[in-house]
Amino acid sequence: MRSKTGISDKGQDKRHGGDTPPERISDAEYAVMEALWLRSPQTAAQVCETVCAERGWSMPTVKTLLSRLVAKGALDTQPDGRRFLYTPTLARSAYVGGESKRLVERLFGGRAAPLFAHLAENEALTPEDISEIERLLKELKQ
Amino acid sequence: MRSKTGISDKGQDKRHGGDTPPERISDAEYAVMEALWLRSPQTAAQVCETVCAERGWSMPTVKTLLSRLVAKGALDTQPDGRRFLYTPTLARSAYVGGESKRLVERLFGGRAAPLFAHLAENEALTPEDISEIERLLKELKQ
DNA sequence: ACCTTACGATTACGCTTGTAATCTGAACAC
DNA sequence: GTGTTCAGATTACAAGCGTAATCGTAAGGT
Repeated sequence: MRSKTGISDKGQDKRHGGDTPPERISDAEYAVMEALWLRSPQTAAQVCETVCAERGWSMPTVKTLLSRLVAKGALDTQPDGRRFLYTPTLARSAYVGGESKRLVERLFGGRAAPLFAHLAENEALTPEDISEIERLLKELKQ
Repeated sequence: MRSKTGISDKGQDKRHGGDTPPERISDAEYAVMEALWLRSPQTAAQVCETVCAERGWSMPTVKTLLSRLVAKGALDTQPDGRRFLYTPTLARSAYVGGESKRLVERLFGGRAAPLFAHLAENEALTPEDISEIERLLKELKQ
């Protein structure tokens, strides 16, 4: 019947138009997104080439994840012959931004400074990080 | 029989002695930890006073979460009459550090600078954050 | 016209999470 | 002593996740 994921199925759009909580993306799903953020569109097989090796997954697993991501509205599909090409709908920067914000809010009361302090205390900052951040700060200030 | 959580039960210790992945703490569980990080030890009822209101939970829910946290080794109990006093085993800073590191690794290739850049781009930095971070940087450099 | 193959769809299944109701046994009030 | 009460323990159950096998079917080969 080939629907649900690809063509047709223009039923209730499940668009998360702003208030619906943006449908969290799980760890496994994130791996798939990464592959597609690096290059897109890709077929399921291509995605598998990238992730199956590094995570020890099999094709069906990738397929499932792709479907779930489509269902969540994080991926879009376009038919290409008899298969699908998958493209991210959710931009990497949006995702990353959301996750960062979540963390900062949950753990640091929404303030970035304590996060920074924490990273500093834990030697999690390389000298490059430090000078890079300095540079950014300078940029911000003028 | 009163075990599993409290006294006795010195069976296979389930200590995550370094290699076992530190047993993630879920969102709901985190709320309970927060209450105990603010003040400890506390009884289940006391914890509920704090969290039941703000999350709309009932006592049984809190009990479950407490048990799970004990099972995960994030909380410790000491008997007090016929009830238990709960105390965090996992320090807040350790948890926060772990989570921050996880995020930075997953999303920013382990480098803190891109995270910072991201926060900057998204106006997620208040002026106070900025000057605070400047101060910290100065401290780090000398 | 068939047969194989390579897709996506459907179904599966055990584990964790969120949320809670029920059970059991000890403590305290008489 | 006996009944009520209030702990923690046990059980429940639906949703989400990780991981996958299987099904139905359209494309392509021959």
